[in-house]
Amino acid sequence: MTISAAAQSRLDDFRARCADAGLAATHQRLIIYRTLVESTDHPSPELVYDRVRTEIPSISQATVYKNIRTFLEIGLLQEVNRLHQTNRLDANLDQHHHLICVRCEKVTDLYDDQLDGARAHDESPGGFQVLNYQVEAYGVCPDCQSTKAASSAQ
Amino acid sequence: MTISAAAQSRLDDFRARCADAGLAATHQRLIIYRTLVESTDHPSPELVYDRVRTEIPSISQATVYKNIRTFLEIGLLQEVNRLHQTNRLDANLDQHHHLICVRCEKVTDLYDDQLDGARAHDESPGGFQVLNYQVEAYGVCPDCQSTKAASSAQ
DNA sequence: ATAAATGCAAAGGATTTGCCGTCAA
DNA sequence: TTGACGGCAAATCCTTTGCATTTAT
Repeated sequence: MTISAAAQSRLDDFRARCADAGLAATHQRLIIYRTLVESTDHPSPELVYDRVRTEIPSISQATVYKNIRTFLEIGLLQEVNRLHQTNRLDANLDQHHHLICVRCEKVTDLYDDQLDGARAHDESPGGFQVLNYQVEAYGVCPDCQSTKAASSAQ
Repeated sequence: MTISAAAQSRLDDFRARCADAGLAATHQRLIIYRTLVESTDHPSPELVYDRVRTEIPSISQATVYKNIRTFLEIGLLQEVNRLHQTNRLDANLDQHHHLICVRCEKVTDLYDDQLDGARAHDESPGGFQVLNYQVEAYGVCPDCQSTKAASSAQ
């Protein structure tokens, strides 16, 4: 059994999910989504564009970007790093983790020795020589909990 | 005891660390670094610029950006998200973690139920309502392990 | 003295936007 | 048919770069 089992089932749902979200199932949209599902290497938007162009040479970059954003908005797609849009700096070099508010993108240091002990079962997962583990806890910060709206606080 | 104890000790080291790295201890550099140390809110470069300007109104954005880069290069500073420069997409919505190569920035999915169980000791750390925990394992991928140079593979 | 750092302005790269023609429902 | 979508080009935002002047060592 290859990756295509899971991939196929996700594709099967694609039209249904578009319908649910009120999105038209266009050819471009389908190819972009299929490309994403088949790309297990966590590609950049630019790389997705390159790959999609092998199937639809005339597609525009804007269409790829717009659809990626749409997929993110309806939760069909994630970013490896939810803080991608702006760089966030940290002069604290001590071992620690982060609490990240999914609404306002506030980041708070999280000290927790239970998390410090996080380790993969495999000592060298995927052949990686792991240097350190860092935990990101996504959630809703106190300020945003008291706000009904889905927008920001800070 | 306030935050200033740790902050002060880091500041005390600043000139020494500059000397070690062969960097001049300029006024601008000191203020930028002090601002970073005193900013526990993981600011964006732009926000750092704003804060530094309250002390040195004439400082240029380029100086702030250059010094941030310098600090990152000598390991005096970290980014919350090491993949910030390019967005990285993930259509895999199943619970999983990531192996991130610090050399070539390759990202690999990591399935591990031991990591799935990562939880802070405090159920609601910092008052956050945590939705999910995700572990990022930073390390060196197999390809880069066989490469001596500090550059990339992929 | 001299190599490095600052400040300015321009360049660069990634992403978004506006608008018009086209397509899915 | 009609509102949504694709394609194109321009705009925007963030970050880097080149260069002349100033500064630290």
